[in-house]
Amino acid sequence: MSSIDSMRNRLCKLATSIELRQDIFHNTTGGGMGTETKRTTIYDIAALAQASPSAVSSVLNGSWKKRRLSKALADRVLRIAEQEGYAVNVQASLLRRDRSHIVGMIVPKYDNRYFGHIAEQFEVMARDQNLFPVVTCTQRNPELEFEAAKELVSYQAECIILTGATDPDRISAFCAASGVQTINLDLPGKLAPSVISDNYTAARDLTHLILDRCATDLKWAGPLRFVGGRRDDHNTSARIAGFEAAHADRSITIPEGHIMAQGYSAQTAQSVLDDFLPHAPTGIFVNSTISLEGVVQWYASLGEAQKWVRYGCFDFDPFGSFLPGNVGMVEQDVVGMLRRTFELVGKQTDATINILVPCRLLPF
Amino acid sequence: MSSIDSMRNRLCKLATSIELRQDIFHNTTGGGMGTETKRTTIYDIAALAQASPSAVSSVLNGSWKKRRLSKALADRVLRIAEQEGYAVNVQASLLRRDRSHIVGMIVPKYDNRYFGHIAEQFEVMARDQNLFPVVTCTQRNPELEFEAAKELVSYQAECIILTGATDPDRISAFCAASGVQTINLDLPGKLAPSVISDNYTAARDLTHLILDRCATDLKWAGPLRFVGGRRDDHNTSARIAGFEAAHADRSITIPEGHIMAQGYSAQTAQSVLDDFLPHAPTGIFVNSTISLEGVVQWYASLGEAQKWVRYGCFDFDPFGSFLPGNVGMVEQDVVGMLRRTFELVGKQTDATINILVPCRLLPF
DNA sequence: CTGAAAGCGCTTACAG
DNA sequence: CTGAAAGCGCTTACAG
Repeated sequence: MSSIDSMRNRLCKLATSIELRQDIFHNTTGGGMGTETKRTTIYDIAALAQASPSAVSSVLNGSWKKRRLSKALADRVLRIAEQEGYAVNVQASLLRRDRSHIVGMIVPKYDNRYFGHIAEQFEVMARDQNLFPVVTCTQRNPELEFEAAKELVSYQAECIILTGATDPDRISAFCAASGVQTINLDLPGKLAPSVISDNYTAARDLTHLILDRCATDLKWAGPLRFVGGRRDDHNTSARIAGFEAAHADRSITIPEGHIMAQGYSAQTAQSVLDDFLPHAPTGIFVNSTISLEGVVQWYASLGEAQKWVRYGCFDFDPFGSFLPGNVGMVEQDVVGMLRRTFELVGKQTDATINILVPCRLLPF
Repeated sequence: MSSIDSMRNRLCKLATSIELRQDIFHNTTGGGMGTETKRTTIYDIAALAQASPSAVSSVLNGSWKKRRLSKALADRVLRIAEQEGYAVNVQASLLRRDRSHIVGMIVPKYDNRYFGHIAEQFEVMARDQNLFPVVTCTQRNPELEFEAAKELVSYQAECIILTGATDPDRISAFCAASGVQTINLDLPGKLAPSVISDNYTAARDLTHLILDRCATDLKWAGPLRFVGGRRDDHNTSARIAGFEAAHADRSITIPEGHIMAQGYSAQTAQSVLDDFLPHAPTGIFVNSTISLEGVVQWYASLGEAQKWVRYGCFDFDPFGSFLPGNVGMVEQDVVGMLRRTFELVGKQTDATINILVPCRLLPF
């Protein structure tokens, strides 16, 4: 202990009343936000409990039994800590400990059923394993993603889950250099293991479902149109492959212009369809709920022609089953994906690991 | 600098090649997750750049101009830091600095349009102000809320936004003792300023909208039913007051059983209506999108009787306008609420401050 | 203008 | 069984 620390202790011992002690140490400081009271430290509690800072630290971090401190001491310290509203200083504690137990996650959006669910379940499951989750939302912005990952490394995160990251490999490379594990979720990467939905199979199943409904309801055999997403996006291209495979299963040829993967916004989906007023049966594979908003907007504008249209959507929304014309949706298995992800956390992993998690097809 | 530190420095100076230096300091340690490389520190960079740790620190934290270090030195240090993949140790840095710039938020859910949007905008707006946002999702669980707030205090958060907290006052009291500011968002509290939606006015407006539509579409003048939420919940009770006021505006008496605020789940909303098959005009004020799911489920089961029903919902969902029978929704002004909230962050605030933010009524 | 030194609040190996 | 002491990786007042 430094000489100032011991002086502090001696002063505390002299200060018999809490009031006096507060006069000495709880002086308000000017910096920071508002009027800031100096936070209670283990030294304050040690003085109050007539114990050493070491003993207080042991009691507060739970190692007191191992160190065979007396129950009486422990109770006393705990009571005083409670009274004083003590909260450990994580910065000081982690600086000294060898593990942070922090698991980070970057996620593109919260304001989205799928990613919102992922972030929420991630926190629940991390806490269940005594890990401390820190999630941050990076708006699909590659620079922000990288900065956020760097910040998580700075916070001594032990593992970072990269959810739907636009440039996961750059982040994985940086993290690896600091000995921080990364795992790709939802979109794969080359430098870390990946856990993703089985987009191909689910898209193939959904395509068959829409084709079946078109056959039943409209007495029509396809081919369907594909709306939403981007061809160069991994998930969209896997879904297009499934879409094509289902057509191939039925020996249906897909004409050139039927794959309309021109972007993710509702606006784009709607404008792609804008001039299209069907006079004959039409089936649409809608890629993502955000594109669905555009398709439904368009559908609502059709009036009588609605009878010619059936569609299904890859991704789930609880109101989906109430949308007229919607024959089914694909729900991704968020909990399943996270379970597989957590199996990898803290393990020696291989960048070639690529786990495909099946989705659920929900016919309406 | 300690004697070991200076020995380190001397060793570094002897270690002319990067490889040799790595042999000395980049030894893999067993602890933590996977194979962990010792992270690069300012001492490593100092040795590599032939500079003092103080100088490296200044360069890395941007204070080098103020300290008038040479541009050449700064460039050299920055280049080496980049090469080595240096990331500052926040724990060490914050332990020494007087401000953390951390702003925390607890939020009940991410998996919800409203709260998801709040969390997302909070992060964006915090970063815009050079604050570091840390959001955590507490599942409407009072114990978890308190633990999460305590953790944020431990992380030296300067301010914590309590969003929809079930027991905000307990948290505010604890935080105040540590000099940490709290602000209530969405639900008010007694011990900290509150920023909440003007539930009363918006509910009154929505009630008038539904009554108007019932008059036009069904030639019927009310009274409406109120479904969802809990009477003892602040927001629900304000909405019920608005609901009642609108009826009073039109001199309509609301019968006893018409206010069915028996809980938030979709299940509850549906079961409350389950045995009700309308044979005459009916209008429903739906409290929250989660209750809306139940109401729409019920509505879908009505068949022919759908023609007797109109409803509107407090809260917004992008698919809401496509739901048959739905005449309009209330959208809460998330950005407006957060803007008012951030105006309070870091300011000396008064617990009696109670800011009401108007909502937008969206008629369909 | 620049670097050595002190110290932030903890934790734990170590000595007694 | 228990406490003094060292040290985690930074930052900055201070001395030169």
